Amino acid sequence: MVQYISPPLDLSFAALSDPTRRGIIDQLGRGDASITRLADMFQMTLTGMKKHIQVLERAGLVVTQKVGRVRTCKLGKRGLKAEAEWIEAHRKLFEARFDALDEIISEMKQEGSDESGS
Amino acid sequence: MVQYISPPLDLSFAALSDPTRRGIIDQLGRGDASITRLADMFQMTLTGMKKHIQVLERAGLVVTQKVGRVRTCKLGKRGLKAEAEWIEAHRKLFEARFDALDEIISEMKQEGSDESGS
DNA sequence: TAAATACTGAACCATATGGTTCAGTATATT
DNA sequence: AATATACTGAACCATATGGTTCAGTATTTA
Repeated sequence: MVQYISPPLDLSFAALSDPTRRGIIDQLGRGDASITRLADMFQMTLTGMKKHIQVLERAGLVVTQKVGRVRTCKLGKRGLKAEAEWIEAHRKLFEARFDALDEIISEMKQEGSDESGS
Repeated sequence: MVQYISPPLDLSFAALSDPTRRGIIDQLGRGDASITRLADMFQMTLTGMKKHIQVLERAGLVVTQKVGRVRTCKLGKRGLKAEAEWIEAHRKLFEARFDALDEIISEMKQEGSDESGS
């Protein structure tokens, strides 16, 4: 049986699957921000934004630090190296598939068969 | 020219957030496979595997074709270009943040403050 | 024609997600 | 001291996810 374990990628890809969270990363790339400021920018309750930040923190994409009553968020040191590596390694597989001869053959066979399923 | 509408990053990052689905992509990189074969490899029911394939299909990462009673799965033409581009563009933001001077300053300030929250 | 194979669909389950409100606590500010 | 600000936590809600079983349908194969 083929098993693939890589919890960090689970968490970071899941974190990146939400447009608000990608927006937060975008924003933090332009400068650190408090949770309140981010909540205002994304028109969301403080509590809602806090949850997004927690997801990003668990994924290691964002780190926070509370000073006084303000929690400041910034991009995490971890970066997106592991994600970039996975994607790049697998892009090659995608490309390799389409250089293969059987690709052309299977394209030819497609006529008359159920291409898209139910 | 054929145009491929790249489904939003939401779908592909969500698809990639599951280790089984990353494994399926890995496997399809080594050759096309039926749903039954994948279900066997990943020790899962046919129905369970079918759902994973549907998620990958909606994200455009896998295409399937049914011939006779067998549905064959292969890597989609779309590839991982959009995802790679997003990641690469944002890696730069992460790196830029850590070149900044305020990074060093904030690291120094961290002593004695609530680093990790609740 | 009968039986095996490969998939499909519906229903169910436990847990997670993305959001909210409401009620706190801790920290400034006046 | 009183008020305002910034966050925290619990509870709730609707929907999605990752899996299952069970009951089909369609297509080989014997």
